[in-house]
Amino acid sequence: MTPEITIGELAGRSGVPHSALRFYESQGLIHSRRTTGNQRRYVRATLRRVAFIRAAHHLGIPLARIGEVLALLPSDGAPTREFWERASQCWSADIESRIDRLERMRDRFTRCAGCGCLSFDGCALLG
Amino acid sequence: MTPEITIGELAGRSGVPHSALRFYESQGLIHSRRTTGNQRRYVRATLRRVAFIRAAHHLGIPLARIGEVLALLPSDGAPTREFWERASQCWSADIESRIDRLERMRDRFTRCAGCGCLSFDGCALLG
DNA sequence: CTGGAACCTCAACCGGGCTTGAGGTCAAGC
DNA sequence: GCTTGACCTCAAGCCCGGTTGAGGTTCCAG
Repeated sequence: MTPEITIGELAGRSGVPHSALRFYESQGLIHSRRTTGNQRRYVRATLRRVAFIRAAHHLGIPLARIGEVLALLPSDGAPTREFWERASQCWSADIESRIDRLERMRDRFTRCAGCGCLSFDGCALLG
Repeated sequence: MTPEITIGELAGRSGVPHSALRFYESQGLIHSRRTTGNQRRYVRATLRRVAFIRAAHHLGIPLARIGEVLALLPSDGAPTREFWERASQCWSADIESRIDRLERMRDRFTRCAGCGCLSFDGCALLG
């Protein structure tokens, strides 16, 4: 059987502070059962859920969007391989476009560095 | 002669709202003279200063850092070509590193999508 | 000279992603 | 049974880059 874990254990194993975990819960990203004494108990799958949240967040995905996709899982479910793949497809486009945007900026930046134009009409950087 | 401009004109020509301009001023990024009636008057060079601010901000540079480099200019000075070049050298490294970081993430993301691991010990995404 | 647009200040608020603190409760080891 | 540490809630605060609004003043055209 898989025993439940406390918030302290979850924090310790995931490296995410209690406060953040409670915040995630308040935002509906993770869920807990309460003991008779009103303390949180998490199923072990929550560890993977938190891992997923951190990984996605690390990629710059806002918590709200992470919550949207996590909502597609059962509340006690860990992200499966298929799930991760779908999220990946969904978000890799995001990452690509952010890379493109940065690269375009870099190019404009270096181009503009030479011209010193910075006019609101003509400068590509201001678009 | 080059007449001074009001905050309304500055807002209109730069496309930046009054409120943001006043905020920039409060943060020391731009400066104004006051009329006897306490209204702001900007030298025309401020237009370029604002352009510089927006361009740099567009690149993800925080206002505070933009302020640091603008502080090297006389308070009524527009960014010159040399100035822009120095800022460019200073910041293009920033942009490069941000691109690198994103690319590494993208790679990890696609690698991880297949494995579905997401373990705190082994998953590269969680570093 | 007057009306209305443009300007002024100051304070409060927004969203995102939390942290910190006060004040109180629960659970486990001795 | 008692102590101690882990836990609880709720509210407030922080940083960033501003926006919004109230209440008041200035400028300019007619």
